[in-house]
Amino acid sequence: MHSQAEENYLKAIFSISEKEGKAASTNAIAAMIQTTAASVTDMLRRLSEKNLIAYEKYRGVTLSESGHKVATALIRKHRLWEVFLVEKLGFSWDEVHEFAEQLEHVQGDALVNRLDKFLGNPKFDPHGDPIPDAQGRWTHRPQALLATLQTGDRGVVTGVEDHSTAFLQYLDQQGLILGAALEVVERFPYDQSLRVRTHGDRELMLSEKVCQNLYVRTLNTSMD
Amino acid sequence: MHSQAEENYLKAIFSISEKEGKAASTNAIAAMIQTTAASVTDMLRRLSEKNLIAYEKYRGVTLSESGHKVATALIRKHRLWEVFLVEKLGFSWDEVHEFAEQLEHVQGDALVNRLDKFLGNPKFDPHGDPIPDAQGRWTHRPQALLATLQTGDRGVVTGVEDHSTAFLQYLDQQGLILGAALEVVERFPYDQSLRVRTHGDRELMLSEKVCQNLYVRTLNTSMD
DNA sequence: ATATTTTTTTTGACAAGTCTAAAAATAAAA
DNA sequence: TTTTATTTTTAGACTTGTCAAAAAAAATAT
Repeated sequence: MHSQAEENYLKAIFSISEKEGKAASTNAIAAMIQTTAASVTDMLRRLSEKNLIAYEKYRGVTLSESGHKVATALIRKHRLWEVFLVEKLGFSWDEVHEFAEQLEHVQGDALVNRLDKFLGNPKFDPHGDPIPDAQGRWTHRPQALLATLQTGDRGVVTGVEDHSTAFLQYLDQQGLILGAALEVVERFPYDQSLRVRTHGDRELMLSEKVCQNLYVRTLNTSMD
Repeated sequence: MHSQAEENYLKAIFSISEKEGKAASTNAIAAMIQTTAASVTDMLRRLSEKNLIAYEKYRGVTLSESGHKVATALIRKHRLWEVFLVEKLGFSWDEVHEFAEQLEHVQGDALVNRLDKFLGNPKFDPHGDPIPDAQGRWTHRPQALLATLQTGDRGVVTGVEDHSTAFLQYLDQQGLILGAALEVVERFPYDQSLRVRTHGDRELMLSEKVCQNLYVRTLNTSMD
């Protein structure tokens, strides 16, 4: 087994190298874990000795195959627990992260697999992020940032890029929950903001920042 | 917040002093935590500095009011998670202890209270042990060891003293699950074993050891 | 009342994980 | 290409939690 600290480092390395598409830097890891670069260097040495990462001094770090497996299993647990917290315990999508950060460290394959079954083998978590299966396989689906849609395009909200409480609560207020349908009515080139029509013909003004952090599955472009 | 190690010590002190009815000794704690007396002494010093226990060298240790609260909250969490694991995830009563040992350390009052509600505010866990409420109040109910029943007495299984996997699996095999009705048909003074009649007029021979570890709620004594 | 055994504490050491401050390596700028 | 700035690593220290071995206190036996 690995310590919670080790697991948190592996998860950070996973998400950084996935996002940046290259080896994770010491500073990037330090920023994500909320610690110092010195502590990161120390931990990288230990993780390297355990063959969980490929680490060259001053050259960044990537996950080994075993490290990748551990990180994937953690993300699976994290997201399944988030589904449980929202679907079964009635928390909102902005309240579950901290609990899931703790629950993901609970050990035992039987537990996570039974939880998966209990929840109906969900493929996506409450934020629209995919949940890998027990073999580490991911479900992919086409989605695009709302910012990339053209006037007249229609779509359904499928996920968020920004997972902050503030953003999630803002989306709740605007009714932009997962599954919400919307249509781009007008784009303002001046500030890249959009006017969109959503359920009940309600119209919303969405800033560029919002559109850059909201994923949608596009439907057939309206033909009127 | 307290570390998991601290929480485990507090829980051990709680259960030892409850069972023995007096201050917990260093050796007793060491045996329960599976560690050495030296480590226990060290930890007692730290817990004492945090005013979680009343500790006098060589005189054993009892929980302070705040330590008592922490221990009670831990037991509440442990037992609620056990209910979840059995009722919702379908584990058997002999499989849930290790998972609950981990889950009880997850922090956050909102989580445990929502879990409690989701489970229907159960008052007893899958082993028949009482679950304290959010204010730390316990539900009491009359129960007695099967060993104390007389010939002709009838009862319903309400709990176990021994929580070992071996005992719980043995009880499953004999159909002696919580709620099972039974009647003492005959007592053998030679080895204090009992012959009991249970559901479907099935008869079982139960050793003294079994009878000393099984709690029952007694019904009206049969009058025939 | 003294000797012996048991229990508990102290001592010193170790591993994991963290930090600050300083040194070394790399990247960027002049 | 040399200088400067940034990033990363090293060094030394601290905390938490653990242990084995030795010393001290308490309990038990003679």
